[in-house]
Amino acid sequence: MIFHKILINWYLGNKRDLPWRKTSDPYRIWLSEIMLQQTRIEQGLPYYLSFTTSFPTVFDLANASQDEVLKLWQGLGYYSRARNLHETSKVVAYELDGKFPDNYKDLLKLKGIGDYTASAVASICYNEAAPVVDGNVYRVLARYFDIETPINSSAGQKEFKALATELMDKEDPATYNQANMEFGALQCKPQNPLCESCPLSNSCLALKNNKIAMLPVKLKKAKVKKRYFNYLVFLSEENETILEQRIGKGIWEGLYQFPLMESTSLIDAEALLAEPGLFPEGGEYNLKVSLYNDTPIIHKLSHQHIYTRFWIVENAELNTNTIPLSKIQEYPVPVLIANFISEFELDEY
DNA sequence: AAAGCGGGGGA
DNA sequence: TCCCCAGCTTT
Repeated sequence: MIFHKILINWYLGNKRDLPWRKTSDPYRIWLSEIMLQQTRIEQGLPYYLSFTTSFPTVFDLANASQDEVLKLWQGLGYYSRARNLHETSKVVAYELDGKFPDNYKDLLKLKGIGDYTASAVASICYNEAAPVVDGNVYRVLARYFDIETPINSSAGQKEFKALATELMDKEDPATYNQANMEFGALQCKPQNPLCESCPLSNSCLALKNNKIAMLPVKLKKAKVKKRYFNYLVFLSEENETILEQRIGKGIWEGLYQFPLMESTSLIDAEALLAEPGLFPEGGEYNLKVSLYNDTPIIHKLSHQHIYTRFWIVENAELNTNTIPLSKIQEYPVPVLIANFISEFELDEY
């Protein structure tokens, strides 16, 4: 039997029941594909449900504010996805009359849509013969054909894309693409793949050559960087604090946080107070600065570890960016900040 | 070609 | 710990 026939046959008998598999609405397919980039289905699913509830159509999403979109995205990570999602929703709603492009080439022009997502939407919604090559497909093909080309090299991307194009079922691209991914996720798993029950085991070259655990090959990534964050949690007598929006190119762009002083190592209160511009000048302020957590909270991300200490600043007279403490939950914040807010006991101050 | 970007789950 | 997850954008 042909490769794609086996995959599709397996898929029809093993696929999970997922909400985006009950529709071919390009808005919902696009939404699901963006959310699932570098994200496990179990993690993305609740976000998909809340987004489709809050924003049933692309117009609802386009008419929302960025803060609303980021708040709903909070915790899912890679926030540029949310910003691009919002921007693209406006293009589709206002410039394209609410209609998504109906082909790979035009989908690719939209912000946040790359090769994978354009192929996924084009094939699933419009049955275009565009092969998807995600992490699952890389693994399935690398193993089945015993290919050692690193999947995250440009040569590898080209090679696997070409191979996927050859293998695709041109009659049913939508089912083939999803079958390939689902097969990688459930059967040809990264660890402990289910080779004993695999419908492709007879012809799998990695299994034959005893190289299942070695494939796919991936170039190793840069080392994790350490950073030191000092957050200033201002508390005024009017029960207000300060939140600032992160601007610029770095991590958490667009999200809110307490005023931040980043240092090159752990610092004490003396060094913090000596920092120019951090606190109001003049002696009329009777500031009380206390360290909330002596042991830094280590917020671990893929590419950096953030050693974080929170400083409580009482008796502050606040001028800019002040918000009532009661409204703090309304702002989109990094998980690091959200965790602090939920455990912080205001009563002690 | 390489780096930057989140957070969570599994081994 | 390390690796991976329905990747994309910028440098």
